[in-house]
Amino acid sequence: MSVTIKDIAKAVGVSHSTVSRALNKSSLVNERTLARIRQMAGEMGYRPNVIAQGLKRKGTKTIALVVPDIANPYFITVAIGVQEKMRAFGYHMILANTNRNLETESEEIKLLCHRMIDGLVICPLSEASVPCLGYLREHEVPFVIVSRDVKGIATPVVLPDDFYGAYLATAHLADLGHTRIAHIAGPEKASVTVDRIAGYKAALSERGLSTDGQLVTMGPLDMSGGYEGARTFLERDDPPTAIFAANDLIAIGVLGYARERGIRIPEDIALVGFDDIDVARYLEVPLTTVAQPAREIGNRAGELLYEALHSPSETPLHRVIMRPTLVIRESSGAARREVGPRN
Amino acid sequence: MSVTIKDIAKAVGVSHSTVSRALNKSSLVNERTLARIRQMAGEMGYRPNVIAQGLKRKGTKTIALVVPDIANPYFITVAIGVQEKMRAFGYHMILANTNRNLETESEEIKLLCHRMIDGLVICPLSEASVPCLGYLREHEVPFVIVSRDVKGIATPVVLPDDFYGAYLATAHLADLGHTRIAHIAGPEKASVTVDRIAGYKAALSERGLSTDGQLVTMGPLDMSGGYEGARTFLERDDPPTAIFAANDLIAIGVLGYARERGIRIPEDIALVGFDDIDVARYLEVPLTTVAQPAREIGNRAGELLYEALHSPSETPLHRVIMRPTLVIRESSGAARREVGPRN
DNA sequence: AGAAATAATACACACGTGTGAATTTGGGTT
DNA sequence: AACCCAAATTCACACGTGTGTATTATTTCT
Repeated sequence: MSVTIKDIAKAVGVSHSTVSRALNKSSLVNERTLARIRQMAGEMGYRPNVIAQGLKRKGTKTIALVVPDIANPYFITVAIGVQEKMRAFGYHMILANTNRNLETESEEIKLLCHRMIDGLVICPLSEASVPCLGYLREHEVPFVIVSRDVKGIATPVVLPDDFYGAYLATAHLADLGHTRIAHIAGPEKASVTVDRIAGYKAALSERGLSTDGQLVTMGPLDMSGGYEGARTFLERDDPPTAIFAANDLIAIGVLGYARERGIRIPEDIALVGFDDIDVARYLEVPLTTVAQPAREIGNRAGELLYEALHSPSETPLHRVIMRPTLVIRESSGAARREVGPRN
Repeated sequence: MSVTIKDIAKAVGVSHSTVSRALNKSSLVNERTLARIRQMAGEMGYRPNVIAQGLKRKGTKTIALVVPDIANPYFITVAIGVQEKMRAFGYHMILANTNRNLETESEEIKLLCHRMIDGLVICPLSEASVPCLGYLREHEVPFVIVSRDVKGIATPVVLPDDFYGAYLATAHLADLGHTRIAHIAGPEKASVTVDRIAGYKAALSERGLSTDGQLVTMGPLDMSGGYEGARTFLERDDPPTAIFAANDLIAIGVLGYARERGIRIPEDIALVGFDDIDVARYLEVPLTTVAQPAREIGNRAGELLYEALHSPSETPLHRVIMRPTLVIRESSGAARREVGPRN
């Protein structure tokens, strides 16, 4: 087993409380014994048991990141952002997956609550997650919300401007001359879905284009969602000429469907994604996409959580909105405006 | 705060030890009070504090996964595999990143040791990680090694047959008529590098091809490694006609370099990767690659760790070798032998 | 030098839970 | 009714650490 302060106490010949003090607020302990204790601690390779400390200090230097789908590169990038920040602060990060399932989300949050995590960063599934978040509140676990907007919960939030991003993507397609622009959206009720649909429709109506509900489908934010969405649209008699996918995985699903059916992109169908995941530029057809700074979102979320963990009670309710940018590659059929391997 | 057994004890009017027993081995407590306690616990929404339990029980229902690079989709897939298994067993998973840095790895392991994790799954950097693993041993933290082979450490291991996989890849290229086949390998001294180079050379010499050291470079297992490796080879006067990349990220880096320089794949250079990450089939040039069952590797590692956590002392030293398969797509210039969106 | 002030250390309890041993309660037997 | 045994419950301590308070050792002042 590990050496404890008791072991050190025995070795030096003092009580464990003196050792404890020597290793923390040194003020109350004699210069000489302090030195002896510190040295002995070093020699014996003592490291405090963070968990035991946690019992007293009410904090285990552990936070959790709860996301709907860890297989999604976007969330992985956010995770990297959170992780690198929290690591710098001396925290460890538990990675939890809700699998896009409300029950799993609820259960996971409860489990996490009772393992004395100090706080968490969460991407909630939808408004329906509010009770879970309330549970966190009751148990006084600080949390920061990322990438989703949830009404009625007063807590820091870091998210992209989904409306604006969707507007950019749709406007880009419209400006290329497309008039029948479809949108493969995410799961119903999630803010990411609502806001991106709103941005999409705003761009359309601004240009006098129909915002026909027929041109929007909803489904999971993964490849299967894109594959199914593409089938829905492209099997119709009057298929759209352009698709705005709610994220890059959906766009990849569209690519897969298109390849199967011999549909060319961008010649037959123009395609725009969202997120700009790492591989977007290396795809079969380099993907025009709305880039959101996932890593920075993670960073900021980490910082805000750290603040919340260290402010006694009332911390300003930050609401960080990150502005996305449009990265034009080939899938939209426009002239390439970005080249190079990385950056 | 959360309700504790003391709260329940007060509410029911018994001592906290009775409550504790009622919620665990019910045998010693009266039928009626047991029922009352259980009900009250339910009403009050009691959940045991896993951390406090950990102090006594020596176990926090937490494990860690330590990998060199969380940005690598391969490790993410392994992580998903470990996570889904451990979650089923009621464990949480801390995700730690060593950033391919020996010091970070060492520091991280020490930190983790002292937060009472029950065990860990680790992909060590190289033989140089042995001291760290010894540290785990001393502190009696069970661990399972994945995706790397380390000599002199008696612990369960789950890894792909790197030799065989590399052999498959190289043989495939050779059988397509290539005689100058280069290999962009991983970091020096890692088993993954050594074994794949060995498999590569075995395939070459079996066919009477030169195993000229000039055709092997080593570097990081990421896109930058591929980009640099490609430059090294393709700037030469006598460039190879085929490249076997030690993983898919490297292959993507090669794709990036090739695109920049107008080099066509597979016409000018045939390319084979390793791992078969999710996006490999959707790349600019669908990637011929050696598929390893990353998720299953994670699953098996999780199972072995669970065994190790629950066997008093001597558990058989499993050594699970997963056999990889070659997935032929377009980047190697061979006839396509696999199609479809997923599976 | 003796009392008072101060410095240094030990004691005891706490955090939330688990558990062996002691104690109380209840039921049955004589 | 006295007794015994078993069942049920409480006591007391443990895990590793932190901290208020009591205690002891040392210095300072008169």
